[in-house]
Amino acid sequence: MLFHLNPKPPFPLYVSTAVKFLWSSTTPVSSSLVKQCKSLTQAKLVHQQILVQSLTHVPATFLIAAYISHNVPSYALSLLRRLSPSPYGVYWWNALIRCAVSRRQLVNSLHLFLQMLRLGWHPDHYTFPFVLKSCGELLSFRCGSALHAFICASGFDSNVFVCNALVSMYGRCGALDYAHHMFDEMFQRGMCDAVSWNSIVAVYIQRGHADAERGIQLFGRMTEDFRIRVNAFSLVNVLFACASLGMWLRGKQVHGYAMRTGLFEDVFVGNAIVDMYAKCGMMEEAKKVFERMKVKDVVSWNAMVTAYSKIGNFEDALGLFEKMRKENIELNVVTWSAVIAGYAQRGHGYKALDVFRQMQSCSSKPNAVTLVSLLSGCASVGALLYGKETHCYVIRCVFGVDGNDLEDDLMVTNALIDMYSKCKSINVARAMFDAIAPNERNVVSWTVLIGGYAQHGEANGALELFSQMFQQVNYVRPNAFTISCALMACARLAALRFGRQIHAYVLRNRYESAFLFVDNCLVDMYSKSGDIGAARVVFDSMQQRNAVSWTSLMTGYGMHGCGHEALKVFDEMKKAGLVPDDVTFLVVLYACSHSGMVDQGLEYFNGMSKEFGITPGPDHYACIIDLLGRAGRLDEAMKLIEVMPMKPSPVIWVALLSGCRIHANVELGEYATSKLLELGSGNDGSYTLLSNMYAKAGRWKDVARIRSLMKHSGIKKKPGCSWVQGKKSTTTFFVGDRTHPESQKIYEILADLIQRVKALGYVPDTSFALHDVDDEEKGDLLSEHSEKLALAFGILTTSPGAPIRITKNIRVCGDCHTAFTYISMIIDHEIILRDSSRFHHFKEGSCSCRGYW
DNA sequence: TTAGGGTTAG
Repeated sequence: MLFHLNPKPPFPLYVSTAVKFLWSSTTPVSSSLVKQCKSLTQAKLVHQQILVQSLTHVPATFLIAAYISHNVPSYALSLLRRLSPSPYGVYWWNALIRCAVSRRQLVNSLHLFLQMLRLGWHPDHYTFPFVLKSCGELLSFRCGSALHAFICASGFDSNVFVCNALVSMYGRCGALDYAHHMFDEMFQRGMCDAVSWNSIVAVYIQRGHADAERGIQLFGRMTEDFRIRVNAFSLVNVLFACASLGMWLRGKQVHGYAMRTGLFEDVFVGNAIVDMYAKCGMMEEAKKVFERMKVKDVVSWNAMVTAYSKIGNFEDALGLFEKMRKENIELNVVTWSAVIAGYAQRGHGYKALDVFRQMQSCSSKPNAVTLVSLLSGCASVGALLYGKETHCYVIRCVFGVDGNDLEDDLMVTNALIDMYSKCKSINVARAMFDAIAPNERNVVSWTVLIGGYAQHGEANGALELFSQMFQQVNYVRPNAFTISCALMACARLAALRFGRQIHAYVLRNRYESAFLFVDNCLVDMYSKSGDIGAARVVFDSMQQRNAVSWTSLMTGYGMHGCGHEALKVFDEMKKAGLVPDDVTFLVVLYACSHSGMVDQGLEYFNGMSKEFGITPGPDHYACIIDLLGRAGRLDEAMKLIEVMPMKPSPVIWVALLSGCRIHANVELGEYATSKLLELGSGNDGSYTLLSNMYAKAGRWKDVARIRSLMKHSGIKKKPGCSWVQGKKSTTTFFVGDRTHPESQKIYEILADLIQRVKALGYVPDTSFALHDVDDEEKGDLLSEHSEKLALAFGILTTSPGAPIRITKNIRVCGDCHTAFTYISMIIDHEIILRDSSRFHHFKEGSCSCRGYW
């Protein structure tokens, strides 16, 4: 009476489907009948009969087998729990545990093991390797070593299968010493077989870097000193290590060994050799091996396709892809994903989408990798609509499916967050981030959102989130990507203090593996936060530099008006053997423009295509127009616009208008404005420039006309705001701001300063007060501009002699610039002001910009 | 046991 405890079947009766499998309730259920179960339904029907007829052992185990093969282990378990312990039945417990491990239900597999013990079953030498595998995968040294003790107590420590599994478990948990000790013990007891050697070699190899090299050495001892017969597994293992370490010479030796021993014929070995050469960048060798392989499978083809795609040889990757299609070679999800990723990584998001559609029409089922690649394609071209479509697909087909890998789910979610933030839907991205359980967010979830905020003008949000990262109960350590994103946000805000803290964190926590990226971001952060000296120190201490490092430093010098320094860096860069690219030249031209080095700028502009083969783009032209405009060479600027090979974009006309403002060239300025309006790019910035230009020319009626035009067409001037760095925090001021608790003091200091500099010859330039378009905004008096308030607050709170650091979101007002120059004569601080265009260092009555701003 | 994926800088 095995089933009397469970009089009810665990599921409803299947009457309609019983037609083919019907027998009368009097027919005894035999083993052969159970074996005939072809479907889950049939198995359930038999189960019902068993319940009715109270059966014995034999058919029950067949049913268990049927349930396991039909992927419903819970039914199998309910049967198994009711069997009495027997050596024969252990097989089914093992099958259930193995099933859980293969479905990556690792904790569940441990529970099964415990249940088995509790019910009085005795595990055998097949049980332990499965359970040990779970401990290893769970990285649970505690469970693994407890199990080790149990194994010793039950005498299984002399079984080679179990001991090999112990070696792997310890290795997987990172306990290298334990793994090696275990292996040594086996070695001394003469227990080692080829699998033991493979296991210990694999332990070293999987740890990577120097340990992997030791693994390769061990492999050498295994083959040469101990003459252990190597199998395909060993070779694949060691080839993987050679590939990831770039040890192609050793890989070549293994290749030779495989040829001599005939193991090359094994398709796994052949694939691993192809992969090894491909990863070591030896595509010709890889191709030769690939062509020589008698038996190729889809993995062989994919190894080549993905290798070509990865090194950017997309032509050959696509060529092979087409060949696969022509020769009717199975295209699996990896093939499709590789092609989709190839397009996505080259910014061809739409082509990636096209391949995705082809994949669907071939009834190939995409997996997490495919979707992640596809989403990165959508992100790269800002295709929000397609991104949303992919999101729908994800909801329909991926999430909530039983047995789905949670890690994969998270990766897809992260890719979705990234897609939404790159497509400027930062709020959706945020909502998705918030919807992930806090203990499930990984470093990428945090990084993509921080990066999203940093890149879309919400740098404060980025830094807030970065700070939150450290306050979580489930602390996730930021990686080099996260650090770079946070530094980017600091650079945007000129948040020097925060940036310095991050720098200190980087030094304390040794981010060696990604030095270059982080260092470049540090150089950028320091130069954009006004500490060009610190930027130089970081730059000088760098172990390696690339074009970005040099350009970041040059940008810094350019922004600070140190044009000669910038050009010196440019020369050093060339001497160091780095080839300038289009961005480098943009920075050179910018530096010349902001230091009034017109002729040098023109020389570089004219030489860039001749000497370096870089065709000037719209941005280079805009820079040169800006340079000529600042210098008052407006006719030349106009002539250049007329002959430039592309249609002038709005930035070109803004650059020209800006020059017209400085030199009060009303006629040309009006022309530039009309062009801007034609292009539909008339915005608050260009109207303000126009109004300032009229003011400079003394044409007050036109100023009033523009103000009225702006008012009636609903164009509002972007509100100016300035923030000043304090010892502990940053304080922000808007025009006429009186919200600060020390507001009264701030205004008093300001009034006093103005009074004193007036005595030195400062005359307020009222033309700048006319920026204001809203008559209601009475507060926009010259003396209440945000930068002036920030300065007064800085004087109030900064220790004597220390510089005052102010940042403004738009260009500094001309009157403020004059006032600051005078104020710097009477205060004991250097004023470092960053506006949207450049840095101004005010000291002892002069500004570093020398009028070029 | 072999092939594929996500987040960063000028």
